[in-house]
Amino acid sequence: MAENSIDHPGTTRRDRRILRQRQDIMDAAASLFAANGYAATTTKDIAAAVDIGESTLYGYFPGKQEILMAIFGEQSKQVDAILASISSLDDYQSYVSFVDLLMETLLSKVDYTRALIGEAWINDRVLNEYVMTRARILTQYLEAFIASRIENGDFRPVEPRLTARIIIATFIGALLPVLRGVQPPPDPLQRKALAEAVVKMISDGIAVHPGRQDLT
Amino acid sequence: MAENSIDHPGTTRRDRRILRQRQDIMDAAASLFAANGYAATTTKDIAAAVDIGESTLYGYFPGKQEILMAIFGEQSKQVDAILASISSLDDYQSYVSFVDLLMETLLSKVDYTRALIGEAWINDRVLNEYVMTRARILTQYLEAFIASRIENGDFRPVEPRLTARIIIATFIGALLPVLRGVQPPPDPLQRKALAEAVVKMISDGIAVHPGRQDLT
Amino acid sequence: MAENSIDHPGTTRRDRRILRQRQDIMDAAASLFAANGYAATTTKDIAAAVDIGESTLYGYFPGKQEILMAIFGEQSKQVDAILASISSLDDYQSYVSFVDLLMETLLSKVDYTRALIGEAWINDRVLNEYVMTRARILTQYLEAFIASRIENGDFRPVEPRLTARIIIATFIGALLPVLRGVQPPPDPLQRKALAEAVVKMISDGIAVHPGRQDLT
Amino acid sequence: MAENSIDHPGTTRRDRRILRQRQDIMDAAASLFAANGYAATTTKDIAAAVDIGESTLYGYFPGKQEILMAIFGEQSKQVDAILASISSLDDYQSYVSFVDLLMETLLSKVDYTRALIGEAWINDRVLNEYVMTRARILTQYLEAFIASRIENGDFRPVEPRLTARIIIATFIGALLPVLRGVQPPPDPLQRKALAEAVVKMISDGIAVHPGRQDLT
DNA sequence: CATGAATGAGCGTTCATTCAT
DNA sequence: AATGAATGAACGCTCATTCAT
Repeated sequence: MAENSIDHPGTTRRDRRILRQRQDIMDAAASLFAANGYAATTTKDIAAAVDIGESTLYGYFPGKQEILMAIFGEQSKQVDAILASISSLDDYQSYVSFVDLLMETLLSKVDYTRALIGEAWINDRVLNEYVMTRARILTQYLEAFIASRIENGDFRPVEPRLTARIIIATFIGALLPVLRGVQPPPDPLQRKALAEAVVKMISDGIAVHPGRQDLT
Repeated sequence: MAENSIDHPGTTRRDRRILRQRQDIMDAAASLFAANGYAATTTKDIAAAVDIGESTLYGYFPGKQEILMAIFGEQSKQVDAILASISSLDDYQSYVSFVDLLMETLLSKVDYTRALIGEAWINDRVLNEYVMTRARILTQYLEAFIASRIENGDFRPVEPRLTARIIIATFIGALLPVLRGVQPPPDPLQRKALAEAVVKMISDGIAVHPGRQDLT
Repeated sequence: MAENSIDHPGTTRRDRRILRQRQDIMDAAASLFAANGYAATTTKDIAAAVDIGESTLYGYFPGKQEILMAIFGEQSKQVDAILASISSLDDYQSYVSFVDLLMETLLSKVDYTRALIGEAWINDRVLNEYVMTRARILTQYLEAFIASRIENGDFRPVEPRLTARIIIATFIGALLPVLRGVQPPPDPLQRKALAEAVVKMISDGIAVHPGRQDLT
Repeated sequence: MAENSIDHPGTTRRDRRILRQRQDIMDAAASLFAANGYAATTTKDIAAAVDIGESTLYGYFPGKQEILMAIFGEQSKQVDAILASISSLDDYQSYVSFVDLLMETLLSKVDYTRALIGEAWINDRVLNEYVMTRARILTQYLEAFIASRIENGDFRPVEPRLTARIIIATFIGALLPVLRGVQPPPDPLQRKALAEAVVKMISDGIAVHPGRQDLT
């Protein structure tokens, strides 16, 4: 009898069951962390959500803290995979795809992302290790990109640093309502529309006659 | 002997002392809630920060929960005062001033705002009662404003709802790093520059030749 | 009204109540530690023995460990007071008194001593810090004493080091059954007899004709 | 194929393997009980020390408690074998040999003895069943012996009961530092010297002129 | 026979709140 | 009004033991 599955070669059925159980715990925990915050979530809550004994948790994770970190780690791994492709972007469509993919990833595990943001809001180590390091990659890429466009004459001579920040702010701010559950997660089409809107706003603005102070 | 002060007619010195103490407690609590989150802040921490006995807190607030709510209530009062002026905006400068003032208010009591956002992230009642009601006012005003500009032919025919959301997202996203302490609070000049940048980005975009797909 | 008692000048009634409560906790804990061992004694047991809530303990001690250490500290203080007088011993009676006093002290708080010995049996730090340091004082004094007596020609030329050890062993071994509760604590008269027996055995042996191998 | 060994006739190889495994478990457990105490030793610790699964322990012993008891039982069997020879002692050499042999036995399995003493210190059943029954044999023999020597005129008319106690106390007290690990286990020569010292001290005392109050 | 996984009971400790002073 | 003391409830976590494989 084959001990290894095709999907996970080199792993036994037992290994896979343990991994699945770990996933279940992480999913349940992420859901609770997202909804109530890490501090307000008890190990009892988590165990009940997975329908296992409270002490059974400790066979899969050394402690509550480590469940949180495992959640962050997994989510970061996925985000990093996307960020790795940032330097190969070149045309309008690739930018839209990039933003779209980033959104999809962050939203595919809403609970993971929401839990991470919630904890990063009050925990410096988490903020730096999991959020800022990734945000910096984006910021620095955007700054360089904007600067080169300005040099090319494609963009007006705006402050690259400030502008980059605002663009990321727009992106983050647009995701928050969905992560928070105020808005339903967009379906793929809506997501693409949102991604295009963000990219377009960066390149076009919304004014018909740019340069004119048309808010008068 | 004058029992009433000029500032707070109808209040005795005793009333004012109590109010001052309440303020001290709220300030200390807000600082701790902001830094560590509501759940992770203990009444002992708060009492120690105000340098009073732990049980003394209960002479000023019925419980820990109510301190939090008092903080949110006070902060909301100030925001509401600003939102009230929204319908009288008319020219570019007034928009910049409005955004600038809103920023100033939200940042003048960073701890209050940060505590509010942190709690709203996990508490539906707080989100709806203190955040969404105010956000809706802004959104609805913006939607109407954009729609009328489009009708006027000042703006390209964008989706007013989506665009309003993105604008607010930009505003919120720009504040977050400051509230979170990742960036230092801007001095008045920087703040005004930021307000202008936000307003400008909305009206202008950053592309020199809008309509051209200049990210190629 | 006098705030200070005559017994404890400089302490208020409140201070004294706290100290008394601490004593009660230590006494109850020592009794349980002595009877069941430190590890097998629960904070719940201790609280029940003092008839207070389990969490109340933590108003008097930072933790279970610290109760144990307070017990050891107090007992050591008393023993040290006696050991301080060791260098002023000179005649037979003073030796008997010394041994008698040491016994009295170790037995006056049987539980403290029994708890200490029980813990020292498995905890190196406790053994060294609370037992060995004091045992060494006795050993070294005895060694010097025996050596000088040998030089004087009062004692046969025995090994001072080995002999000192055996004497202390005798003393400790004689106390153990009482500490363990196998024998009832001696009344003062019995205690003095025991003290004399120990001292006598050291100086006389029990054989009528020393030097003769009379166990044949 | 021979199913039975010469050493253990009537036992199969399987039986012997089981017995060997039981021994391994007892040895490892005794070592941990001795070092940390019974209560502070976990079944996990024991299993790890024998390098078997935690639940495998339960194939050899019904529970943690029973491992302890098996340890005590085995050690007692060996001590009993020695005590059986007590009535045949007659001359000085035989006494020294007896004390020497008893020491050797108690020290050959230091962990067993240390674990037993540690548990007897807090457990009445263990104290009575495993320690007192054996101590009583020694005490009673000694009492009778001393009484007869006094009658013979070989010993001064001391209290036989008290004297017997002190002698045993000396013996126990001398072993404790070794069992506790404060002193290294003596090699055979040292052990014999110690045995002689104990026997000599009993018969001789250390004073040159017994009867004289030579501590003045 | 050996074991990984599971768990109820219970551990030491914390905390928001109450209460007597 | 202010507070130290007290506490029930709950927390994160450990452990001896059971059980399916």
